[in-house]
Amino acid sequence: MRVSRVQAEVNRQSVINVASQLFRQHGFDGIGLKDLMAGAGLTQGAFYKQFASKNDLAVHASARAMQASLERWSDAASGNPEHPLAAVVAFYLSKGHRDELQDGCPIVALSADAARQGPEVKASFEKGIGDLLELVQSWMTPHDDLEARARAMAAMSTMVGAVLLSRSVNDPIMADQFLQAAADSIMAVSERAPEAVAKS
Amino acid sequence: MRVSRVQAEVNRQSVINVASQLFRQHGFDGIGLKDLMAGAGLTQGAFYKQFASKNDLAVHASARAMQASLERWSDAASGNPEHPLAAVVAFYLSKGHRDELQDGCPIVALSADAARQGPEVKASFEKGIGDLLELVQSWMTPHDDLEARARAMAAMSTMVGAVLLSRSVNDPIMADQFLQAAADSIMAVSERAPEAVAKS
DNA sequence: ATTATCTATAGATCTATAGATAATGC
DNA sequence: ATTATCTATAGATCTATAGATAATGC
Repeated sequence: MRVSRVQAEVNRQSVINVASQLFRQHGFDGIGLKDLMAGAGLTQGAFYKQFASKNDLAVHASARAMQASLERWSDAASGNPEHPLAAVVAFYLSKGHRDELQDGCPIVALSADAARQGPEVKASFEKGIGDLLELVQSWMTPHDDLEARARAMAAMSTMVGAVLLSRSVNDPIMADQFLQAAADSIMAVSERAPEAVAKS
Repeated sequence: MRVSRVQAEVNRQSVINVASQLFRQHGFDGIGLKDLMAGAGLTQGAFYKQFASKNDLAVHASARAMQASLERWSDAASGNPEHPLAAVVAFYLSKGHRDELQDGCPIVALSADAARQGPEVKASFEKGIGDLLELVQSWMTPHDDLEARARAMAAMSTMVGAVLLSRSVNDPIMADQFLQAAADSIMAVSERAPEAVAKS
């Protein structure tokens, strides 16, 4: 029954990965430890040798989801080095991303839940949000300007809000319009203020 | 033990009002029927004479919260008839609104949950979102233009996303910056395109 | 000898229902 | 006679713990 330390660590990472998806799909309160462990092929009894509490798993799963998000933004950006912001906006505000709850942006799926959790979970989100902001800010010139930071924050707010709203309505036309309107708005702002956007 | 039909209706409305607050505070899955009924001074047993299920209450509580939201936006707007958009943006992106979970915007607090619910709850949100959009759109000229609708959608996305992000981090400075950046961005866009904003 | 995982369970809580009660409404 | 609310409970599920087991690691 016992497994090697290496395998135990593999199991732990597997639980965190699965939880990062299942939490996004069902919310922190919408799925129990039994199902989270079953997703990693384990039983509930093994949980507390790996994690101090469900909240502890939420902290790690949130951090993992935010890391994955950062990678997706980086990957999307590298697909269009001429205009990384446009590439990320196109990916983030796509119907595919909106319809992909369990692998989609954890801010949209979980941060309303995170706002109700303790400071540990919020710290995972704050770190991830800060990393994403830094990335977006690097596409605005000058990179370390307060104005660039503010523009990155506003763009991120628009993106997050649009996907959230797009997921909250039944009407597919209205849902798509939120994505389109947000994308148009973000790109219009950056085009209208070319000095603040890196066009390399 | 039995109360009059009038009192029963009062009780029903009281449960809906309390639920609209407690759901926002704890999420749909974060509070049980016992506490929801206790909030209205009733016991759990009375619930199913009033509502078909917890989901049924979520539908009515969501609609009630969205109605209250529309009233707050209207009230804020009427405080500055010269520039209603500025008034609503100032209210919505204030620290007070961000820190007011149980009476704050239900889109921020609950729509991530709503996205996981059935079409009935989403219908409550869609109705409320549509009403808010119509209001914001009325402050953009021409009122029925597709462009005005798109601008209203983008502004709403920015507002919702900013409050959500502001609530998700521990750092109070970063939290406030999201509100400020979003407000500046929305107002800058409307000033930069004066023909699309009612200034009369 | 240690320990990662298992089965089993404690104790609390969840949604929903059943039956009793007492006031309403015909 | 009807019914809104009450107490009580069924049956499921939740988080967390206890003790058994079997493989690891010294």
